[in-house]
Amino acid sequence: MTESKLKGFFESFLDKEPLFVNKKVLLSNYTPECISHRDEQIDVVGKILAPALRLDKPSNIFVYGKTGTGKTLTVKYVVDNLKNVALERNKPLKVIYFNCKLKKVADTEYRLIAQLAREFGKEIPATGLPTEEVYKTFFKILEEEEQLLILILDEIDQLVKKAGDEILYNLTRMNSDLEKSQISIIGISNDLIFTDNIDPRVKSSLSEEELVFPPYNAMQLQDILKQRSQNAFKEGVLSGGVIEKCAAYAAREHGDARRALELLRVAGEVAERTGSETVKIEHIDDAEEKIEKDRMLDVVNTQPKQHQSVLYSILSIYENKKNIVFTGEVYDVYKKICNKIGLRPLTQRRVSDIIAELDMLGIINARTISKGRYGRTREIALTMPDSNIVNIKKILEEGLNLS
DNA sequence: GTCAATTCACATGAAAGAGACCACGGTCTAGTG
DNA sequence: CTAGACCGTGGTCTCTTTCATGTGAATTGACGA
Repeated sequence: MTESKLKGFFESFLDKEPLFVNKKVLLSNYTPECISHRDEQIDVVGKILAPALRLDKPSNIFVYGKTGTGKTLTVKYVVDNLKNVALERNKPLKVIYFNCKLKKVADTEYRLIAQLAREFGKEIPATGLPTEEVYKTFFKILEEEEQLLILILDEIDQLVKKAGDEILYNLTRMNSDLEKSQISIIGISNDLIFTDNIDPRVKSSLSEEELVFPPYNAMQLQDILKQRSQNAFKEGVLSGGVIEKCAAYAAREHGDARRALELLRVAGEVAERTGSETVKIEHIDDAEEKIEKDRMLDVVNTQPKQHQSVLYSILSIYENKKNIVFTGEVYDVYKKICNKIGLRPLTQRRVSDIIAELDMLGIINARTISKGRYGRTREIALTMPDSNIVNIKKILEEGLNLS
């Protein structure tokens, strides 16, 4: 693009009326002032937590529900209100929210407790201390003054998967040792069968109250989208059927409101970029494709070298074969690639795990099958369109210095 | 033809090691009075 | 004498390796009809 052309582009960009009024409303971390279709859940959570205002320990709550069903939103909403009242009445109520999925924050026992202590203003080194020591520090802080702590552990299943259920046991057990303070835990999980695998003692104490968030249906999603889009878009920008289609798409994927909102937002961005005056239905299809592609590229880019090499091997084989790929083949090619780029090859055991991890990330589609007499292996298929494969391969080649 | 045993090519688990990062306490060293 | 540099020990955490065990159906081969 030449300079004058670029200038013209910027100018016409400015002249053009933006479609958005406030894009933030459509972001997933935005908290609306009223939450639709979750009255019942808000009510229940509120009732359970209310004793906190009298400094009685509320029951621990366990909240289940698929992604994008408003679990986090609802809990945060209730707790925020609770906190405000507590503040007005001068009650020593402390709320801490952790997302256990975020790396380096709360995904191990040590880090969780250390982070907790930090929330109270105590400096804890990232590593180097025995976990026991950090527990003691935390304990001491709590005993300094009378208070009630509500600990919200989002994506608690991730925490337990990585660090075991001992943390939860320790935390719930702490209550009996604490004299001045009490801890109440709200666990949020989108894995419905998660509690089946944890220690029954932990389970019973953690899920004193259980709450299930059903997925939104298409009508409810429409409501939510309508409500948010009123604040996000200019009036009359959305052409008919757009909201319905977004809702339908998201409803198909187990009623994920987050996804519906993202879809709407990206569709708006696409429309804006193409210079359209309104957001049309076609833009949603483009948006869906774009979201998927961006996510994929982002994930691929942030993978470590070893993972990238394995993925590259898979893609290479797939390109030649245009068919299902097996673990053994991948490992052979992978070893060659490692040689080529001077990477120490990992054992097959590890590569097997890496393939499983790539599958978890949704980049590839792997399932274990038995070929009878010819052994048992993972059958790897690719779900992305061919154009994406080429793209990703290119990125990998750059990342791995393959020419 | 039927049925159980065999066999393959990995999958899956558990445990332990390597190496990076870090805190803490003790010892050494250089600068100061 | 003392502050700061430097070391050794012991801790966490992530990524791997090693060793061991599991697995599911095609194949094989014995058996009976």
